[in-house]
Amino acid sequence: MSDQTAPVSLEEFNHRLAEISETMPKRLRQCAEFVAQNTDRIAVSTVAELSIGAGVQPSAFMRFCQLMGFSGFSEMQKMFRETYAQKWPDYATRLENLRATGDDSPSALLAEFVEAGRLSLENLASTVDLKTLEKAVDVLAAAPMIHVVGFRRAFPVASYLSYAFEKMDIAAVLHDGVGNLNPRHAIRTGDVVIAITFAPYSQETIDLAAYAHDIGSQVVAISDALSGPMRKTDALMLSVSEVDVGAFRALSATISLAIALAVSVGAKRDKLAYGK
Amino acid sequence: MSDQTAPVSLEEFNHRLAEISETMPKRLRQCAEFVAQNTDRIAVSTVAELSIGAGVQPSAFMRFCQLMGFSGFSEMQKMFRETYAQKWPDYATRLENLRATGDDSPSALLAEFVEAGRLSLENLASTVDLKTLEKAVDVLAAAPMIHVVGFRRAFPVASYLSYAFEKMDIAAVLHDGVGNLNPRHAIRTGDVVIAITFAPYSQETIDLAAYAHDIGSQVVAISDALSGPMRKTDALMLSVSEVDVGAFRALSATISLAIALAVSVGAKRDKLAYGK
DNA sequence: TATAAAACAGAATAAATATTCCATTCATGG
DNA sequence: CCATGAATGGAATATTTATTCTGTTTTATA
Repeated sequence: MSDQTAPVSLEEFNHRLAEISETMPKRLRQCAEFVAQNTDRIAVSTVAELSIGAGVQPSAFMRFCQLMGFSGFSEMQKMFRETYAQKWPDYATRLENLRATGDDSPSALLAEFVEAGRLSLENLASTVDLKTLEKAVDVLAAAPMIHVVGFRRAFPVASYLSYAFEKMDIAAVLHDGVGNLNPRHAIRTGDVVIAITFAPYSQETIDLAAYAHDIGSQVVAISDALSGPMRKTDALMLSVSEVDVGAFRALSATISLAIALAVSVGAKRDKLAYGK
Repeated sequence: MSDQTAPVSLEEFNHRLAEISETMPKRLRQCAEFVAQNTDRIAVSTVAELSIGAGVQPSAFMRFCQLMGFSGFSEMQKMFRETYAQKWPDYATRLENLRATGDDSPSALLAEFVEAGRLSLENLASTVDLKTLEKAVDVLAAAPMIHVVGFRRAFPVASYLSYAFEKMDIAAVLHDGVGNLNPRHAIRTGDVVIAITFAPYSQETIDLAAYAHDIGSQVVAISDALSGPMRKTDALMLSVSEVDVGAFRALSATISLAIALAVSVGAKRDKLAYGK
């Protein structure tokens, strides 16, 4: 049993887990990994189920609980059940009420988009590729100039990125297609291009990304699938799957990812500047 | 025990509950009401706890479970635990993990924006003024031409609205400020203006809305507060409060509201067209 | 390689929890 | 107002689930 006091929140729990899982013996580390991957199940499972999941004996799982600072499994589960209860406000009910009025009434549609946005965000949180995201931030933070391109439904994302960069005094150009000028000559070797495009992919965006790649510029792509036409450009692919409502999507996840990317770049630049 | 088969989803469960709770004896109705109010707790509670909550004996609660079509409490709880697992695709955990790495790491920022977006959406669902929303839809559906205006951080919203209108073959103009032309002469009496602006309010947007109001056009405003400079224009005010992350916001709620508005207008126009 | 300490699996036990049963109370129709 | 059946409360029981214990295996150390 551990001499430390038991975690009382998910934060503390995760912190503790990260802290000690390094030094755990084999079976207990199995438990730690399984728990880290399936935290959500703890509240509603038995020791037997969890230990099978982790591939260990129930007794091993018990030792794990004790190492984490709890007196046993029950106490640990209690914590998870309590924190779970807080999570549900009456949001679900509100949504029901919005929906209640009819199929294509404004409020029903709003409810759909709100729920789609929420699902997309939750999905984003669990599927985003952190490695690639960090790499993209590094690349962008070092770029002498950032080119942002995205048309049609990707355009709002592109314009918001530009706004964010501008606000943080980061050199960036939004390629907005005004005047049908050929924008590629503005891109110099070493510049970085952020290309945003969703199926059906717009040709201008693909062309610009391909050109950038040809002249040796790095491309960061925000798209709705890992494959797709951006593959060829060796882009750092950030994929987002948005939940559709009919023929439209709310862009919540995409915009969140974009703004997080932009702000991260800003933060990184500050750090580099102070580092010098 | 009921002769009917047991519900296998939350929907079925709720339906059944509504159906039979009318005709239940006193104690069992207490159970029904408590369960309806605390659906979320079932997965993580014991019969004893729930029956105390409902103010009945455990045996009464058992009878309730059987009336609902389950063999007993365990089976009912099983259903809730299973649907819970889907609803909770360890989103909370992932978010924790994202956050765990550090304060301004990309993943931590992303987690912040995702959470901010989620909160904003939930907030939107419970605070939006449905009356005004429906009125706005009516007005826009009848407009010969829709003008969309919004600059700086409102511009992504404005551009997405235009995209949606275009896709639905609805006549709309995006006033994007290119060329610094004075756009007001494009607005005719009877046209409707959608003005999007957040504090600090951009002068161009306010001016355009004021002009539109002067010539007798209706204004629909999407903004972050009910008061603010749009008040004077007699606008239909749709207010959205977004949760900020530092100096930025993810726009999730605003965009969701905007797209719901646009699609509603599209649906309404279809209805009017078929009606004729 | 020998030895001690730690980790482990599996079975045995303890505790918690669900479920049933039955005596009592309450409501309903004659 | 009584008789009958439904509804109820509470305790007894059955079942599930957590926890501990012990002999064995693995691992680290000298």
